[in-house]
Amino acid sequence: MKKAIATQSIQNYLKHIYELTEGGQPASTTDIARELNVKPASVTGMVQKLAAEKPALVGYQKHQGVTLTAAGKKAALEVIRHHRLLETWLVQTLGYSWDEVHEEAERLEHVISEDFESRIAAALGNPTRDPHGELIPTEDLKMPPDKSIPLSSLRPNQTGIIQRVNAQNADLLRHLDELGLVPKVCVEVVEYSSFDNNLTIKVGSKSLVLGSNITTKIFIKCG
Amino acid sequence: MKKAIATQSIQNYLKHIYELTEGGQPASTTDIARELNVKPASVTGMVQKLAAEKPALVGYQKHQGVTLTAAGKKAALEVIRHHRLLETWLVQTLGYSWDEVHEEAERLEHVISEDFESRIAAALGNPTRDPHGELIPTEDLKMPPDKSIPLSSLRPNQTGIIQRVNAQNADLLRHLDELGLVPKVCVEVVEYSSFDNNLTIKVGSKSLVLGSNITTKIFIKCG
DNA sequence: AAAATAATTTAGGATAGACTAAATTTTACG
DNA sequence: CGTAAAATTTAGTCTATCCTAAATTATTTT
Ligand SMILES: [Mn+2]
Ligand SMILES: [Mn+2]
Ligand SMILES: [Mn+2]
Ligand SMILES: [Mn+2]
Repeated sequence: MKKAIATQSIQNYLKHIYELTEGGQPASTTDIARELNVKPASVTGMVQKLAAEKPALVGYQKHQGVTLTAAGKKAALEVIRHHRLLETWLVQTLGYSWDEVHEEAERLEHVISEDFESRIAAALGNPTRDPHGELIPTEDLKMPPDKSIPLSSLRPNQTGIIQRVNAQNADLLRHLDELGLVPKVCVEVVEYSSFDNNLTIKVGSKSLVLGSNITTKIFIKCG
Repeated sequence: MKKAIATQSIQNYLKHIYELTEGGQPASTTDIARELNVKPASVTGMVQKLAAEKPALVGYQKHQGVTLTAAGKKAALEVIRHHRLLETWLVQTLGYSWDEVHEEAERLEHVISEDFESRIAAALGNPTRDPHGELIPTEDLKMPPDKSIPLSSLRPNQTGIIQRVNAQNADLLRHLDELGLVPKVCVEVVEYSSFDNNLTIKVGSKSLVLGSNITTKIFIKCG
């Protein structure tokens, strides 16, 4: 058992690099900077430090972007597991709504113990998804596979159910909640406009027109 | 409403200064240093900074020790309220034992929101004491009065019930738990030794001999 | 009241993390 | 392919917090 001394700042870097590299491509300095609300220059400095750690937490070549090493990925999944378990638990035991949990979990994720983590996981029945439908990394820090695809990629007549909503913005989340666009809900695409990428969908008895700012954040499991 | 930018370090200073000054006397630089596991020189620097804040968080005169201002006391009670509510809640909802909660609460106390605070307070039914029997500051940040006195100040034939145990050391707390020395338990002093300040007490059917390291940490409400 | 002891302060560094401005490298495209 | 734009890196600062060693001030004892 290794005891890593990842600071909160490092944990945040790793978490965001994980998310930026999920698609396979390395993360650019600029992208990381935007995610973390710091300047690109700061990212370069930190990334060079992470690459110099033993074991290295990121792979880094000048101008080639950043990837996670196995050690970095594990550390990232640890933080993500904390975050998503915390969100789930805030909703289920303290009555938070899905738009209120992100901020709180963002601070708590860095300070809870492994003991706390396993106690809430057990108390919740080892959930596999958080309140937004996002997958919770397993106890042994593997991310389960997810086959959902963005709503924006569906075309008229395609149907599916909402698997997850990849958003943290509270206003957006409240808006989606009001529209009934939450996990497990069935949707059917009835119209697509190639000009603005708007989709018209049917949810229950309602018909909604959604822009791509929304449709790229809703992920669908097709039946 | 003022938004203070108290860092975790500052919050810890204020919390410990609060505890050191509860008796009315100012806290010495050395005492604060011992409590916080930093060097006296570091305390001087921080204390001068806290005294220079607007509004000042501490009163400070060279060689005269440190006191809390109204603003500093409020900030300290805020942290203490967080700590004790968290401990209570860890015990009651996650099955922690009283010797396991301190460390966890120590980290969480600095990062929970006011919203989180009031949610757990409500969920617990606005408790007035934590698992160690310590008073929880009220929502408006007043510390309720407590009339308990240390067990060490009792003499043979005096009786009372344990009100609170002022200790964080996990080993000691486990030991006390095994001896049945927990809040609400009745005790009777049967013997006092002026040589070593040992007290012999009766708890239920058992007789125990306790040194002053223990008896000064157990506080009794006399009947 | 002086000397011994204890408490306190100052000065000078260290580390972590972020910033700005300037320099450099890569990529994009006319 | 050569320049303009974009991305990246470097260099030099800054703030917060802690440290050690040395100097100073207060308190306690004789
Ligand atoms: Mn964990
Ligand atoms: Mn989530
Ligand atoms: Mn509070
Ligand atoms: Mn307590």
